[in-house]
Order: sequence, then structure tokens, then C-alpha cells
Amino acid sequence: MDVARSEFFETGTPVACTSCQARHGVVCGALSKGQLRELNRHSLRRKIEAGCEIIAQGSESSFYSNIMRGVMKLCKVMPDGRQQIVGLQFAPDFVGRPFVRESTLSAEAATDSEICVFPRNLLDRMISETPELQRSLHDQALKELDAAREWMLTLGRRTAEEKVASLLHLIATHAEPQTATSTAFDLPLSRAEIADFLGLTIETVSRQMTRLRKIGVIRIENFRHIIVPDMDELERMISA
Amino acid sequence: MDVARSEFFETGTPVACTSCQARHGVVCGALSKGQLRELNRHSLRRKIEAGCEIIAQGSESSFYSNIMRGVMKLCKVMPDGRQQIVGLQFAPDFVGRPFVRESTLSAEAATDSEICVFPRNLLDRMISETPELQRSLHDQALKELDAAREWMLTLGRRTAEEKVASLLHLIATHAEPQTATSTAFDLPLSRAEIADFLGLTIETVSRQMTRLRKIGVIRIENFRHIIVPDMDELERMISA
DNA sequence: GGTACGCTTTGATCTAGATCAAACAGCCAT
DNA sequence: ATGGCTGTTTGATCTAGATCAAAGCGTACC
Repeated sequence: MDVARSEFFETGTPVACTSCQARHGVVCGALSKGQLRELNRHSLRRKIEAGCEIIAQGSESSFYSNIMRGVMKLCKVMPDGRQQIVGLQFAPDFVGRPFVRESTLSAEAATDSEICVFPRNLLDRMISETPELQRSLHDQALKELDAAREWMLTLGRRTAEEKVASLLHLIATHAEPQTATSTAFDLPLSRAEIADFLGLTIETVSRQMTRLRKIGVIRIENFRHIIVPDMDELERMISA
Repeated sequence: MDVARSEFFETGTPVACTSCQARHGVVCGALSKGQLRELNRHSLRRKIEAGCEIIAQGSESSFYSNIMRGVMKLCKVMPDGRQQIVGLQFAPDFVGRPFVRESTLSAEAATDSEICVFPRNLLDRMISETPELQRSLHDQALKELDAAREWMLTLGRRTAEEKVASLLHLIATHAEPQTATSTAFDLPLSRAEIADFLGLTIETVSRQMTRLRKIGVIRIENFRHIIVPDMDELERMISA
């Protein structure tokens, strides 16, 4: 599944970036027409399957990406195999660590996804030439920092039940169709991945999910599909 | 102790920013002479005591700071009182959240400190006018993001012993005097604060500290002063 | 259909770390 | 020096969540 190598650029379709502009919020929105044209000439759109690792921990990466569709997970693993997901990214987030070549984490598609791949050198140059783009990436970094710190609170101080509720809330608020109060969505993560995101074991995640189901906070259809009848009730489980 | 209010600007000494430039890495290093002169006219240097909260969670803050000396802790608290320290900042770090007025966390001096206080409006203007400064703050945000994610691994997947070792390592590598291998430093945090940083209880922190002492990884003098005879040994405790 | 495989749930038991409770040590004010 | 504080260590016990083990369940392939 690993495609974090140079032939990464050799497959995929050219970017048609008129439509792109709407979706690529973070990068393309900040560029001039001319820059956009140049960037597009050197970039590719690419479909990737769930499980595909586009950046490997400890390796150098020669490209950045923008998520067009799907969910990416950012992951850290220890030498002995213990693993922690340190962030989820959704369309239209930017993926990559500006200014540092070697990645301290891996980026892997959690669901079948579509990304737009930019060569690192070119985008680095554009960042330094375009304060708008710098600002845009700075914004995303700060947003991720806020999210990371919020998650630190979850990891350090919440109970297993609160952790699972927090995860469901995170997914619900970052993914798709919701009516006024009720929400339904597909989990982009397996139980094992949820466990790695919450600092729990698979079994504990499973038990807490059935617990939430039994008290009526969620309904579970076919493992992955979740229905939250009342989001307020879910939110109430998270804090005090 | 709370000074996160408007009269914050009414005490303190004017900034003499010739010396400043050396210390204020993040902000002043990126400014032109003229900008620096203007910024200095509107900024103050200020001594603050351990425990002083310069930004309150949920409140608006009208200033940014640069740490000149001391350690600041960034803290989140839940409605029921559970608390998590989500970051430590050392001189010459920048404190404050650009682009968002309301803070989602509090910033509090962990030790007696000295900071340089900038008015928010002025610095915001300078950020938008000065790509150098934007870049500099972007760099710090990314550095903090890396640190936050590293800590997420610690919170989610390390044992109590590894957590305490991680904290000692963090402090050792961000504070003062070290010889080739051996290192000595003062902890900027109480046991209770360490517990809030590691997602543990005071008692567990204490037990693990004495454990590390008994196996000879550290020596403890007077609660706060730590000696690490062999940093490699400490590092070995952290991962696998 | 069957059966094989991966994911998930459920059950029984164990344990790292929490909680409850008591000493202990340093420090200031009287 | 004595008493009162606050922060820390140490001990005894409890429990949330881990671990170990065994079914379910769904999909996919023969």
C-alpha cells in the first residue's frame, strides 16, 4: 500500500484547477492566476485507497498534498509498536510539514481518498513569495495546534466513555449530513484506529460504544454507520 | 495573582530593545529598525511572579508577550475542575494566539518570569505588513504543533514511569546547565503541575520519581532540584 | 451453499494507576 | 522553639481499563 516514493508523481491525472479553486481552500485560494497555472502544471490529482501511506514517519517527503475527498490520519509509532494517531485531516486540509524535510509522523488515508499532490520545492518557493499563502498555512497550523491541544485534554483527563463520545463528536462535526439536531455519519476509522486515537484498547472502545448505544445516545448500523439522535446529549457526555 | 486585565499595561518598565533583539528571537528579530522602534514605544517589560495568570481561558486578550526569562505553562481546565497542561514555553518563545481574540487556554507563569508585552493591535498590523514576522510566528506554531503531537504520544501510549521520564527529559533539554552527559536543573513545576501535564495523579508522579531515584537514573535534592547523572540512561527509559 | 478470514463484540480475570489516608519535611510567622 | 501551612512521600485498598480468551458477524471467494 505504501506509495511514499518518487514514482508517486508518475501516476494520477493532471489537475484541472478551475474547479480546484473552490476546494483547495488552503493553497490555491491564496495564489494568483499565474501562480496557480504554474502550480497546476506540476501537480497531479490522485486517488488513493484506504490504508495507503503517503508520508512515512522518519522519511523525507518531496511533496505536499491537499485533501480533496476522504480522511487522512496522522500517526506516530514507537519502536516497540505502540501507536498513537495524533490528528485527523479532512478535505480541504493541507497535508505536509512546511520548512522541515523529514517527517516525524506518517500520513495515511483512513478512507478511500482523493488528493492533489504538489512538488515540495515549487510550493516552498511559492510560500516564500506569497504572504497570502504563508498566512493561509499559518492559519491551518494554528487550527491544528488548537485541535491537538484539545485532544491532549481528552487523552490526559477524560474517561474512556468521554473519550469515545469525544471521538464521535469530532467525526460528527467534521463530516457530512446533519439535520437540526440529529446527525448520521460513517466512521472513517476502524475500532483499532479509534483505540489508537484515544489511547485505549479495541475492547474498551467496543464496550463504550455498546454502552452509548444501550443508553440511547447513539445507534449503530453495520459497525461503521452511526446515528446520533440528539447531538446535545452527546455533547453533554463530553465534559463535566 | 490574576493580572489578565487592562491595567496590565500600566505597570512595568519601558523596553530597551537594543538588548532585546538578542533575546526576542521570534518577534523582534524579524522587524526592521523602524518597526522595532515603534513596537518598543508601545511595549513594556514586566516581571511576573510564579502563579501569575497572564491570559485566562475563555477571555479576550489584548496583548501578546515574549518570554524573556522563566517558564510559562499553557493550561486547559474542564468545568468540573479537571485540568491539563497542554504546553510549556521557555524564553524566548512567543505567547499568544494570533488571529483569534478569545483564548481557549490560560497562560500562567510557572516560575518567576520576565516578559515583554506587546499590544495586540499593533503587532497584528505588523504581522500583516511583515512576511518575515509572519514566517517567524508560523515557525513557532509548527514547532509547538510538533511538540504537542509528541506529547499526545506520551499521554496516550506511555506508562506512568515513561511519562515521568519524558517530563524530566523535556525539562532537561529546555533548561540550562549541562555537561557532556550529566545534567542538573530545577524543576519549574510542582508535583501537582507535573501530574496535570502527564495526565496522572500527584501520588503516582511522586512514586515514579522515587522509583527513578532508587534505580539511580536521577538524584533529587530538595524536591525541585534534579540531577541526571547519565542522560542516555534517561532517554532509554522513554521509548521501547 | 459453505468455509475462511478479518473485524467486532462479549466474558473472565488481572493490574497499573487512582483513591483514601496518614505521616513527613521544609518554611514562615508568632 | 513551636505551631500551622503547604507540598511531598509512603502505605493500604479499590477500580477503570488492560489483558486473555472465545464467540459472533459480514463479506468474499470457492
